[in-house]
Amino acid sequence: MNILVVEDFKELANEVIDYLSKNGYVCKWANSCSKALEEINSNDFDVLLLDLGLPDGSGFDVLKMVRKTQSKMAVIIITARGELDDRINGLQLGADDYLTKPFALTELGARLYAIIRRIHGFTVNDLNIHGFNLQLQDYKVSYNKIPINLTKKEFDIFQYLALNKNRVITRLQLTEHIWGDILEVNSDSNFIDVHVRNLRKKLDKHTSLEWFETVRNVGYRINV
Amino acid sequence: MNILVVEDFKELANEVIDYLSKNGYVCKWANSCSKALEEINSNDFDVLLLDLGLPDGSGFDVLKMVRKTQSKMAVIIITARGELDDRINGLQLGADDYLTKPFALTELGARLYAIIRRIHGFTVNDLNIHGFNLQLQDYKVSYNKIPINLTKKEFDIFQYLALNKNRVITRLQLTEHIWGDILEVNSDSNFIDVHVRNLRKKLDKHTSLEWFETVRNVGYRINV
DNA sequence: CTTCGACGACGAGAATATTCATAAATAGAT
DNA sequence: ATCTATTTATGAATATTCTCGTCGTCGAAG
Repeated sequence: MNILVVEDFKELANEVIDYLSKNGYVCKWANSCSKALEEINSNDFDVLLLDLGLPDGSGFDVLKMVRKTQSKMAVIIITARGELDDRINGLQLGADDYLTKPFALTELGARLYAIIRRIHGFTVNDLNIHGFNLQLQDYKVSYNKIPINLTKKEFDIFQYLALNKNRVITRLQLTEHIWGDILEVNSDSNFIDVHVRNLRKKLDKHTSLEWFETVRNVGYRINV
Repeated sequence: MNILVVEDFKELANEVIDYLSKNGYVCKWANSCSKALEEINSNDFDVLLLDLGLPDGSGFDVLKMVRKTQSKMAVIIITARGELDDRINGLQLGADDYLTKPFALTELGARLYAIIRRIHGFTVNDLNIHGFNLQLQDYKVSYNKIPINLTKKEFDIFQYLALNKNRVITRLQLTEHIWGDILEVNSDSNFIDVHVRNLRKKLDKHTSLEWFETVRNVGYRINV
């Protein structure tokens, strides 16, 4: 699930992106209208998180543009209290929801979940890639209905690489995302490699894995 | 390290408390001036996180009262942008720092860390309880200089109970705090009990553990 | 084309975490 | 005081995670 976060206040953006990433969303950041439009034109996002007060104009301009072209993208408007006046009340401009600052991250999470479910139907929690089916909610994987027994770490790695398909994911990114607090983990260790190895060994039984690349000096990538 | 969070906006308070708890702070919440003063009079806090716009008055009244009596308590003021006018600029009223909403939780964490270090000197990362010394930063425990080999989970449990000494901590609290996402964990399991048991077995070798109570139907508590 | 060094793959084993079955302890009811 | 139901403690088995040593492979330099 890809999300574009349009917000000029960097700390807030970081906080939001960090939270969403940890919940399995793949995020990009834009800090202005122009950057946002640029991103939207070059990538496919499922959700747009849109702050209204941007340095080079109102987020509404972005929203209008989006609604002209990409109708399936969900838009959540973020606004300071009071900034949302009557004129635009009722979400007539085509936003799916809105949040007033300051908001709790869990609140954002709940809105997102609801919207995604509304748009994509009830089962968004499945991830299908190269014949494998990942049920994100209960950590189950199968290939052609044949269940595969992955450990939690193996599942986490598979899920994260799959969510970020076609992008190289570094070992550091995996560590930060899956293990969280980076300080607890010994960095000059090959535990990621070992988990990847074990994951591959299990997947390999079912099909060829040439799409599961090792990118030397960088990390791992799942191509689709 | 005990913190009182004075903030009437419940979602924000929850978010902050959740974050701080996960970083080893022990938090209480007050949503009004009167509740805050009540808490301050009955408990000892190291830091006061104080929102200014409260339903029954300004947080400044709380601050003034605090400065009359409890001079060693650190105070961080939380305020909406613009709410902090010139009259009170420069922290003349005795606050140690302030943050404007919206703020990033990591920013709050950094300020807290700095303030606590300023007040308590450089080494706040040791916890001493009943003869045991916990070095929080590198997961080491010792009793009379004799090192004790605890696993990470055992250390986490010991630390959390010690930080919350004299309070009963439920299994759910331990699960949420140490394992994080509660959904991943099978709740009808006794894994907490097992970790507690193993922890006790290791501590027990060095001294009597009558202060490490099991509170039937509730959880565990370390008395001091 | 060969050599060298760095990086990743791999196997095996140690350490840790979790599950499970059963025993002991506790509190309430009889 | 005894019984009973529920909660916690315990030992042991199982599963998972992480560490370590070694080997293979890739790519750059000669």
